[in-house]
Amino acid sequence: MDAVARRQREKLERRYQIMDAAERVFLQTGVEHATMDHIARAANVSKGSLYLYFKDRDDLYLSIAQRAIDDLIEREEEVQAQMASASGYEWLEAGFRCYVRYALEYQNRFRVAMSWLFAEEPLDDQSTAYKRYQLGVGRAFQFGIEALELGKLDGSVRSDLEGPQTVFSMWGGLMGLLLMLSNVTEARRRIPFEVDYEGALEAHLCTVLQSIKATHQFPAVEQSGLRMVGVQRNTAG
Amino acid sequence: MDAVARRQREKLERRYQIMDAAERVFLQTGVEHATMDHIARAANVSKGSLYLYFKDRDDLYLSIAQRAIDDLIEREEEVQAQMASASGYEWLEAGFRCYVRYALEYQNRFRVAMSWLFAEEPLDDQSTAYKRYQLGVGRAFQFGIEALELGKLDGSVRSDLEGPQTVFSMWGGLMGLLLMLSNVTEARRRIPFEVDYEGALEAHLCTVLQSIKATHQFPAVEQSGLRMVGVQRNTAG
Amino acid sequence: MDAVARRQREKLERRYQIMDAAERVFLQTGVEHATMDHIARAANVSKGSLYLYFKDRDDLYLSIAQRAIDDLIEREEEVQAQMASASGYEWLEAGFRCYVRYALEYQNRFRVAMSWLFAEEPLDDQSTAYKRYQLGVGRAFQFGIEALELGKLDGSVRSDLEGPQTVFSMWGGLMGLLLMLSNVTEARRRIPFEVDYEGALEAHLCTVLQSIKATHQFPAVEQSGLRMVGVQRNTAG
Amino acid sequence: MDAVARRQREKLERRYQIMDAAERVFLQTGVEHATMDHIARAANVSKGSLYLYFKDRDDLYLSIAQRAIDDLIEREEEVQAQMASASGYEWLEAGFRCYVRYALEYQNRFRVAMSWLFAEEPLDDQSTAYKRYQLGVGRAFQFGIEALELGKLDGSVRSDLEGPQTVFSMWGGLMGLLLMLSNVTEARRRIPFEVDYEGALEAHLCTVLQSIKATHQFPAVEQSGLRMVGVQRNTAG
DNA sequence: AATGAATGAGAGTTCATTCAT
DNA sequence: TATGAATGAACTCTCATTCAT
Repeated sequence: MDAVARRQREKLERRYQIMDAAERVFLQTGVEHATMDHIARAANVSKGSLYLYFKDRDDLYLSIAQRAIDDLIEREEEVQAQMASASGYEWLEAGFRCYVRYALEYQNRFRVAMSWLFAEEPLDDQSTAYKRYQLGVGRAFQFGIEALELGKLDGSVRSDLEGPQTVFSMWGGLMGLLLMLSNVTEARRRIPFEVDYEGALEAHLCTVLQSIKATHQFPAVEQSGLRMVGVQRNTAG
Repeated sequence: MDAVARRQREKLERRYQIMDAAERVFLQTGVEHATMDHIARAANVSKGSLYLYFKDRDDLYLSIAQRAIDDLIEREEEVQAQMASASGYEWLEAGFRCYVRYALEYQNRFRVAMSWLFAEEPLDDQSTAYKRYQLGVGRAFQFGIEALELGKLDGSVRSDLEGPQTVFSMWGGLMGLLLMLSNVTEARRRIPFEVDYEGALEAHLCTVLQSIKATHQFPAVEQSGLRMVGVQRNTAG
Repeated sequence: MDAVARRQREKLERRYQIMDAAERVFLQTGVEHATMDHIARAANVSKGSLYLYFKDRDDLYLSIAQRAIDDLIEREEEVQAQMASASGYEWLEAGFRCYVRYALEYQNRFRVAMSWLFAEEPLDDQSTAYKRYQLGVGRAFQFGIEALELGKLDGSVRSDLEGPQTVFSMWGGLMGLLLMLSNVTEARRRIPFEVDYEGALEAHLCTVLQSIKATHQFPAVEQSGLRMVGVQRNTAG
Repeated sequence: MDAVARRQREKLERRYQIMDAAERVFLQTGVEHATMDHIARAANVSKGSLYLYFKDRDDLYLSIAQRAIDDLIEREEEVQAQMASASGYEWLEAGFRCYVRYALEYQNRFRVAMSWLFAEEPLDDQSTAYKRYQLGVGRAFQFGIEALELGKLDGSVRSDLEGPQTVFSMWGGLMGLLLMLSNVTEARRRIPFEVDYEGALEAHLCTVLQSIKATHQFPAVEQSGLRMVGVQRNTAG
């Protein structure tokens, strides 16, 4: 059965080879403008072979997003493993810094994974690939929520914070800057000032982390200024 | 000459009618997947007519982004006009709240205007449409920077902050949450928790604003945790 | 009824104005690439107005070809009128020289009128415009044939020549050089030698004219060299 | 490696199959009116396949023109090879007769190759396809010029003739009749007489050839009749 | 009579996907 | 298993023609 095992491994390697190439191409040319031809050439395989390893273009795309999340989760687990005796806040900080590091290290897959923000890929909700993807996202969030709850118990995090809500808020706050940092070229073309992008991110991260510390005097949310416009539905048709 | 004037007005109205429809379609289907056919149908005009009002697809897209910025600037100017005797901090807060309100009110054009974060539209830098667009962006930023500088003078804003850098950091921090709020449908499909999106945004905004107030005890930026990965170049090829 | 007459005249003038512009545009951009928009703009009328004076694009095109022939015939008649006492040969030479002069003076309409050689305009045979056009062509040929027959009678032209055949042969021989002279720009782009185009035409014309003079010792047509390939039918489908 | 070789051959064959079909279509409908759809259908391939073999429409067109010239040159070389001990005049006559035979045998490609006379295809001068084409034209002319010069040396051709000028004049003189013979259908629709087209061509050819023989008493070019109108520039724009 | 905005069929071209080899 | 030639639907854009004003 050794031959079979090797076969399997080679197949998987080839799969990754294609995904790596696709990731690169997706970013060089944009997810939309990347053609299967480009990807095949970048992966040094024939166009037809792509369809041996992936059902179709969407499957390839989702597989990449999926892998991004899997890798992230793996990293987060490593971090968790090393923080056995740390406080909840420390866990949370370590978790977010791990996330930031990951996003900057794998800009490609990060942006590809987040491109849904613009809804440019009307994917099939029912596909198994999509479901696996959703599961991964949930898992990643869970890390943060658990750390936060822990922090509330051990007194390192403000007790008035609600788990999912707070983690989402922090994560969402990072998102904008991470996107810019993962696409600095375009950002520079638009923003007509010299900006230290990394510095801005770090400053932001510190502010956000500081604001959840138990010691922090959080400002009362005054509804005064923001007359929130009811979030419009994004109905099509 | 009344007839001529009316012609002019009708022409402009039609232009806006098309832009409104295109904005909708760009969002429903994604900028990339929006076809001229879709847009024409949504605008209740023939495909050919689109080309009477816009040179080509890019021109249409840029015109929308441009209008978004123009409208924003107009609003910001209105806000400024009403804040004559206010402190720099108050100006800044008003400015950002104005921005947030705008982004939520015109979700479509906001997301269309920000879709460059994925660089999926390799636009022609040299086109006049693009140049006008860039000017608008610079102008919008200027509002924030001026308010911040004023606040440093009048003592309402921390004096250690650098103008462009800080405004960028705040704006970038908002971006992620604004994008999610302007695409709640997709966000809900992915984030497996009940989240109060508006509340998260408001909380985030308060945190960020608080952090620049003169009274605020800003945490020293410790480089300890974040071993920043050198921002990779985003070279296409 | 003076007003009616003036109206008529103005209408005709406008018609010519459009035809002149169209002739120019047809040549600048090629008959095929000339758009009704171009023509309208060149004629300083609205696009809609073109259709007040011409049924459609084909009608405009044929009207130009028709006018070319009418003008040519007029000129030929003038020439004839001045040659009352001349020999048939002299008539013929004068006629051909008149034709050459005309082709070079009005390069535009000449080329437009001859563009059928490439069958690029699948015109409607049954249209009245087309029938008028055919009549004109016949008339123009007639001049040459009559002169030749006269020459045969008065001894100035070789008596062994057959009318239509000879005139066609002479005319066809001129055609190639006339086309090149009426499109020197393109000819220069292709023919990689310095050529005196006008000189070539004149030399050719002299040769051809010389060859029909009664004194000329015409070479016997030897079929030796030319194994004529049966002229293939130009069947479509 | 036999499979690879066969692939290559089949690919080339398919390329020719398309070119043959395109030649037919270009002529049936005119170069301008021939659509890629027509051509694909005529070649029994899909529209998309055309673009596997030709970069774009221009490339297809130029490839056909190029092949026409290549084939012609090949024939001319064969003729030359058989005329080792012949006089310059004989060479020249053989060359021209070869050209005529070729034009009549491949009416389609001949007319396609000459359609530039109406400049309806504003081709890209810089493309390599175009450059190859120009080289071919130069080569074809060279044959005639060399034969003429040889004839001047060996006494079979009039010594007062200038090479390029004379060859151009002869070639241009043939062009008109060749065009008519390669489009007899259209010619018959316009010329209202029974004409023996082949006979006219042969007669013309003999006249022209006779006129360059050393023995020929060439008529002095009298400028009397032809007041040449300055060749107008064919400026576009 | 004159306009020019509006139309929509159809052009050239691209590209995800299939399939014979 | 791997290939890449072939497909055809879908794209952006053009333009002859119509028609309300």
